[in-house]
Amino acid sequence: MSTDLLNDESCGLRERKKRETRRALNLAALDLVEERGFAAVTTEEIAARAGVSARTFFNYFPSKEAAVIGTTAEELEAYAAALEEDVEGESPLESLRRILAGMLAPASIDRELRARRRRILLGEPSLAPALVGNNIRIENALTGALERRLGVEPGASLEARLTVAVAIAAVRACIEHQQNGGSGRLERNIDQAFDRIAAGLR
Amino acid sequence: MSTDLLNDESCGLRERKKRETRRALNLAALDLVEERGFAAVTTEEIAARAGVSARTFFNYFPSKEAAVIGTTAEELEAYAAALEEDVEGESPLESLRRILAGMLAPASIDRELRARRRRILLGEPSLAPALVGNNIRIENALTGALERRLGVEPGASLEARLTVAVAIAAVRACIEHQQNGGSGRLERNIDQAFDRIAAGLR
DNA sequence: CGCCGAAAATGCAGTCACTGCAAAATTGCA
DNA sequence: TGCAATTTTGCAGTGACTGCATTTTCGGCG
Repeated sequence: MSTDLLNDESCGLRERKKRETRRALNLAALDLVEERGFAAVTTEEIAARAGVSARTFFNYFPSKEAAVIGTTAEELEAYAAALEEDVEGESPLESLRRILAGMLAPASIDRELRARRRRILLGEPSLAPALVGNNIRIENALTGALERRLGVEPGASLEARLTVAVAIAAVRACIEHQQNGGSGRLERNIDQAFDRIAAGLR
Repeated sequence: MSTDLLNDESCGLRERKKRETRRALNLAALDLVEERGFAAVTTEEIAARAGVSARTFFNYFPSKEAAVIGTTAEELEAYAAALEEDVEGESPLESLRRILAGMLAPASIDRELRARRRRILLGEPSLAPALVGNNIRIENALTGALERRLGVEPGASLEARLTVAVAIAAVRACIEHQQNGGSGRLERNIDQAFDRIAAGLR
């Protein structure tokens, strides 16, 4: 084994190709949904555009919705790791604000992809149930991370799960507010929402 | 149509029968899911047990999940009305605590049915996405009601939606905590959760 | 390089959720 | 009782999703 440093993480060509296929399927799904809308796209078409067979599609994603949403386990782990890290002078809620806002904001590298994703996903009301369903995965990952950060046993106290759930709900509420033509810019509203939560709701 | 009494409830035989059918389908779905589990039940079986054709099933519910969950528009309206009512010395969050806890607690009349529902729905992890999807409906109904209570234009301020979303998230977190074998009784945890939210999270 | 075991891709057949459409049954009302 | 509206139902079709057997591809090893 003289080859280790070739790639970032996945040395094997096999792993890299799987990642590429997964990404290709996700991008194909986004393309097609953008063109025709979620309902008018079939999994066969997504597979075809990604260059794989119809059957292979379901080796990568358990449903059409999942392919469009495309959240990977790696992303979840990354966010969890970010939350687990105890930043100086930052409360759990503040960390969550930073991390969740970062999930929405088009970031350095994937700038245009993130913005595209956000636009397409939020523009499809029929995807809303699947999106909140996907939030369960995020919530579980972040809850585990926060429990580790707080040094409590998994499921021992309500605190970690409550904080994460409320934070995610706050972001969701802001997005919903936005979609209903609500006032204010998204980032600003998220800041306000977290401020209110920190101050205590009535 | 000069209907005045008809649009109420339980007036026309037609309306009453529709309600019975809806209820029969919901109960049949609960029965079968309890017996065999959600995945092993078909919509045809539900329809058969309820005494209607397979096609008619989809005149009442848009999906198998919806039939099992069975939340009716009337229930939503009732909860919304309860929230809209301004109770002396009760903040919006306190009203939400009372109403949402009431949704879970086996109440006077439907005592055993409510408990059954809760047991079956929460015992089926595969229904979790559908359940949180259903929460969107509840959130929208309650948000509208709270906006009316506060006297603001729909969607004008973030406050109403944020409060409702956070309250629902709190209850969900407690349920999730419960299912993961967390400590404490559900009612008590919900009380604690709302207390924390009122005091401000960190 | 060529072979082998493992993993992944594919093809095929089947089940079932869900839909549109048109005919048939049922109900409310004059 | 008869008419019009509403509801039920049957039928045929689409497409998501699954299990299984087969084939292809990949990675390692002599």
